[in-house]
Amino acid sequence: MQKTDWRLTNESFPRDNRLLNAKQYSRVFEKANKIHNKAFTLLVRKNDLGHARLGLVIAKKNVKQANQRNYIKRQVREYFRLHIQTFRSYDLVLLTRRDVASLTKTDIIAYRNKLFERFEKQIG
RNA sequence: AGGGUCAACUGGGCAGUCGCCGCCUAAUUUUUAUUAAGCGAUUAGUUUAUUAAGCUAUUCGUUUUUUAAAUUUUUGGGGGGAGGAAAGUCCGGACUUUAAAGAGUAGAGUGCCAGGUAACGCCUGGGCAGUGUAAACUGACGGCAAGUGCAACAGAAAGUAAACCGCCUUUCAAAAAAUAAACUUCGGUUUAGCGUUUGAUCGGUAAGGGUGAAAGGGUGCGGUAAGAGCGCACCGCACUGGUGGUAACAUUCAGUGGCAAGGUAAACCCCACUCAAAGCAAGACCAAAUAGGGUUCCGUGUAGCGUUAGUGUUUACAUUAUCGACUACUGAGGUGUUACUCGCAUUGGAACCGGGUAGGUCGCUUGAGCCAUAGAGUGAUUUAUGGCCUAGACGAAUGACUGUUCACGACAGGAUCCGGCUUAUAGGUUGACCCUCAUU
Repeated sequence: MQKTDWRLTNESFPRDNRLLNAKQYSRVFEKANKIHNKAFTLLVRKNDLGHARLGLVIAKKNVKQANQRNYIKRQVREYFRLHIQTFRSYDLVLLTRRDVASLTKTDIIAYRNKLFERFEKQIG
């Protein structure tokens, strides 16, 4: 109990809160609710761990420069880290769409926020 | 002062809060092994008061404890954490596995010379050619005098050169005037030619015109029917020798040659030299579950099948015994069904060995390393001494927010590691050199 308490009150992002291998990813892909956006697609599936986990799929095809891919990863992780208590017991996988490459940095942040706000509304 | 060339460096800073990835350290937790002790159970022996209890030994489980280890958990502290191109993946190496005595062919690459280097297609110095007033920059820069091929259009001709126009000669025809000779009525007439002009024609001719990116040295004089390196002078070119240079190459040195051979090898090709292939998803190690392979051991019974031995007849059968987890059934035993019993369901079991999937560990950062000083060298580079350790992730870490400051921040993110090349790049700093202007 102490562990979960600590996780709710803290803003850290340890390895437990990430999807780490292909099995974990494919579990989400198998059966997930989808939330679309111009920039991103969010796949959501409940888990029974008691905490949320985040996975990122940023295709080289859509975002060609490694620099850009890193930027998107960091921005998404940052939002997840700061709002981790609201996501409860869900596995999230965020995919990028083709249009991301043409967006500016401020646009990317805006789309990111919209997407997660819609998800938060859904789960209440 | 302005403009330029080359080279080197830098690639926002500071503070706070939250967060990520290794390392060191202190504690904490877990696991494993180990030491000792307690409790419970099993088996054996033994004693007594014998349906029981005690003692000794053995094996197993469990709790506490000692020590040690660990790729365990969590927390505190300390310290570190992308680039000049990390990029493109275009060369060259190290390393790994496979192959491999050596040689040749094919194929690929390189291509002025010398040096540097682990190596290179890189770098340095030099030569030659081109560009620029210059500093400098650019160059696949061996061979077309081995062979084969290619070249639009134009042009007569595009290659052991070639005759369209033009120029000249021969021959033929025509023309008119002049000239010469003969005759003459002195007006002329006739005849003639290696003369002139025009046309045709046999030839000569590369001076001139015209075509083209390119047409077989240039200028002048001589020469000739006209011309022509046909001859000569000067310039240029080629070759031989000398001289300088390690060499490429140079040569205001000497001689020889009239001068012959166009371009294209990033066309085939020839010559010289170099090259085994695949890549860290290389590769090495540990290794769960499930299925499957091998070896050994273990059985309640029946039947089949086979092994071995005996007997009978006979040369293949019968019969008796024996062994066998090879096959079928059975289910003693095992497993499951909450503890026990029954029942039910299900099934051969155990140990070891080898391969090996998921997963994990290593490879993985101490290296042709960096810095300083001194020596060698024009330089690339190298030698010596001293000092330093500077990312190591693996669904993949350097970020976010706030404040402040300035010149307001470009291109852009490691993935085995080095040496290069190429490409992208806001701005800033430094040095050397060149040109122009001004001043002295």
